[in-house]
Amino acid sequence: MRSKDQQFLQGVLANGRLFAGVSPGGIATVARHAWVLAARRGDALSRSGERLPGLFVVGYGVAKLALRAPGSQERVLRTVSAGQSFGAAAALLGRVPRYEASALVDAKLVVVPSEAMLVLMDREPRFCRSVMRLLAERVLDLVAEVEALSLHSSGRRLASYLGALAAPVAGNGGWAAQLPMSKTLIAARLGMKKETLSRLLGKLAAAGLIEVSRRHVTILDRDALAGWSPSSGPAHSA
Amino acid sequence: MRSKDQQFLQGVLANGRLFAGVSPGGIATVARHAWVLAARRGDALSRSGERLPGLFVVGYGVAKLALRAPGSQERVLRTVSAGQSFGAAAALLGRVPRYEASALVDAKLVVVPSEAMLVLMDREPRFCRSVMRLLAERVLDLVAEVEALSLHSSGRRLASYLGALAAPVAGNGGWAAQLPMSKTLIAARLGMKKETLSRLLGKLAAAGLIEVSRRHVTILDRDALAGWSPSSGPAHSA
DNA sequence: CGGAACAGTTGATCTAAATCAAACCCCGCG
DNA sequence: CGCGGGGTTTGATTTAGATCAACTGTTCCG
Repeated sequence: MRSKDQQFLQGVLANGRLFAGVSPGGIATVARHAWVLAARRGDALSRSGERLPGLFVVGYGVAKLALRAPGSQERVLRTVSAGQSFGAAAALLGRVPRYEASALVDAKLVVVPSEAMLVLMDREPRFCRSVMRLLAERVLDLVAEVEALSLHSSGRRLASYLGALAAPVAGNGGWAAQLPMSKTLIAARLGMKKETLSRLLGKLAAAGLIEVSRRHVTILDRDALAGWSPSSGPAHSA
Repeated sequence: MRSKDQQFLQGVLANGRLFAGVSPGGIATVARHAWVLAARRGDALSRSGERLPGLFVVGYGVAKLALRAPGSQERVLRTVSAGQSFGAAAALLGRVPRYEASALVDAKLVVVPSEAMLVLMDREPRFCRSVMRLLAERVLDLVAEVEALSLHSSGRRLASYLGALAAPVAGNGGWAAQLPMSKTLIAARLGMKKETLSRLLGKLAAAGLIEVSRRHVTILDRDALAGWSPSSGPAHSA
């Protein structure tokens, strides 16, 4: 069992781009100090209110990072899927994170203790750069998040979320997006209530920009979607 | 002149905690590649829409980082004062920042080109750690910002802002806060309109929690302020 | 001294989004 | 087949905060 874990663990680390460029020896050393965490749908990934033991790298499955307010409303910060990681900032500083992490579906993650990270950072400059790049990217994303929250309406946030999700459809040259989770969660991710999300999707559909069927969204007018604002009625063109 | 700049430059770098622990030689090398930027009240610190030349360290004065929406409303991300820095994330990744930086008052800053940063990071692990810590702290701050924006009301944001600003008054054991900028800007910093800020300060005063006189705020009931919510009327106690 | 230009307050109104409340719809399961 | 529960929609209502607008300082400068 132990050795099977070791194998999984090394595989996960070797794959994600965080450890790309790190020497095999370095990875092996880190792997020796890391451990595997298996979680079932809904499980908490860390005791809330406690410091993180280290960096979490998702092997498979999806983790959800959410801010929770007293009451029940939650704000989903982001979801983390295979190959991605979370907790770097809080773990490296030894702080208690403000979010709670839980498994959105059955998942298996690798936990790399902060100590091992720091040692590797001292030893391999390339790894240090990777960590730096990871954190810097998070900063940029979060700034964009603050911007969206304070400067854009719910409608614009939804429109750009859909735009980011959109992928070209093979063949017909159209675009479509597959919602990666329940609409309730997407609403929480976008900082709005599910009722609001539902109504906005309705408006978007009524305006002829999208078509929604379950979790599949067909994007009929990608450009109009990008510049959409809820009030602007039929909006024949610009 | 050149040598005077060099002196200022080395002084600024040696002071801020970013370069704390870096060898004198390392600092000198970086200083040789860095330059001084003098700005007058209101000047832009970087051409908007362009990549940052490097990390900005404030020598004296205050810089303002603000997100701007088409129209005129701006959202102040944060202000940066002597010894602090900004632009690390965007500069290290070579991306165009989403905010505009400008001088809030006459200021002098040091610009450290990203290239020099990267070289020093490879050479001195302690510096690498510092940069990592800086970015990680920004991540945590920004997460807190997102939390405040999506989970707290304007009133609570203001209350905690005042709480954070509060300093004990010498002698009488009370608390007070000095507003660091115009109320209009504070409103933009807190993600609300100046009218709203004005009304909230009024409410806080009416509730007997604070007294406001120009930019000086006397905090009468620190605990009540911490747990304050706008609607809760007179709120005799908990 | 006078008066722009900025900064803050105050009041009346408007509106995006939350809240409350009731269906509804799909899907698995006994 | 019915029924139960999560997820979703829809409608009526409320509300926090924005917007519009007028008025009152303040500051600073010719």
